[in-house]
Amino acid sequence: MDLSEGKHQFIQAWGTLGTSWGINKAMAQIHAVLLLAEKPLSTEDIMEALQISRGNANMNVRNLMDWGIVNKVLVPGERKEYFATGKDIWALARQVTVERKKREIEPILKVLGQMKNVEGEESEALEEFRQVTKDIEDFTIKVDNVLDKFYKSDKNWFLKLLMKM
Amino acid sequence: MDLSEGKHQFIQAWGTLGTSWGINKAMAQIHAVLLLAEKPLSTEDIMEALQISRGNANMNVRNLMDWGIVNKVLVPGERKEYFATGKDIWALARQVTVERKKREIEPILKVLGQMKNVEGEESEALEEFRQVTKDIEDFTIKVDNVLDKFYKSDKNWFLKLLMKM
DNA sequence: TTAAACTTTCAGTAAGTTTTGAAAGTTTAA
DNA sequence: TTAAACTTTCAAAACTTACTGAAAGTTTAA
Repeated sequence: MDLSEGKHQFIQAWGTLGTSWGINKAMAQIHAVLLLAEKPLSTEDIMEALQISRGNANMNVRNLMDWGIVNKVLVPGERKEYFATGKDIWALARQVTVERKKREIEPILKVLGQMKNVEGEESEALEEFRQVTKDIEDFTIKVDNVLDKFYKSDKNWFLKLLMKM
Repeated sequence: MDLSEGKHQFIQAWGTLGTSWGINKAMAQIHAVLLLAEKPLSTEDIMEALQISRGNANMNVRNLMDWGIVNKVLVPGERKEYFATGKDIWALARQVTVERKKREIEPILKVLGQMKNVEGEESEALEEFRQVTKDIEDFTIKVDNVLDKFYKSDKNWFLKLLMKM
């Protein structure tokens, strides 16, 4: 397989994988294109590379910027906007962690918090309900803490932790 | 809020949350119903509790069984099949980990493995491609290892690890 | 100013996913 | 056996999410 075919395959695959990560295909593919690009790309470059519409390209680039994964790059003397993504995978992972925490963890905690308002005659059924919801909450808080630590950590900390494990 | 309203809200919420976890709504809701039930439920019980069709109930119960989260329970003297889920959240988390690893991590490693077949004249571009794909692979393998450890671990191990962090 | 170059929005359409329910299949017990 | 009780399958319908492309908006520089 030659380089351009490899890149092509990687971009396709990254798009598919993205969907199982809760990231839409175009968003993941744009990220892949930028990751493999040798210089910042314009919206048009992206449209062409992936054969997608202007609206789609624009919206997903913006999403990637909201996630803090892609940056605008201004090329001196050029009017057009260019985009690039960092090639540091650790930084990427940390940013993705924040977003997934926001989407997957925080809403659980919110719902479980509300379950504390359940009241009524004390009974075994009520007791069990409280136990189950509390167990889930305790666990979720722990996961939340781990992800927070990961986010705040640097690569070395993580590697050291792995050693300890 | 009284108990039955609390349960109802929890079941609804668990369904919605499920979708942001890559689990479909009915599957997550069935899990919630079983989690809060005081005894094993039949397909009909589930259909009624969630107002869903037989096909939907059947398919998603089967999915939950494939994930190892729900078990068939045979009630002596009864022809019908009943289903139950464990109330141990740690066990649940570990089983979910296996499935998510299968869906989210393993396919990445497979794609990255294929990227090793990229060949051609040595150039800076090729070098960079190799670097990026290798970085992602290294990181992914580390995450994979952590998840494996978690899966194989018990609750205490995890709690101790949290202390160290 | 103004008009050219560029970016963003959004209503309509397309694609993908989930759900339904009736039909087919299976098991059990009489 | 066979028929009743139950489970599974699957094509079509409903729902959800993503994408398009033209129109509206914004910025820049002459």
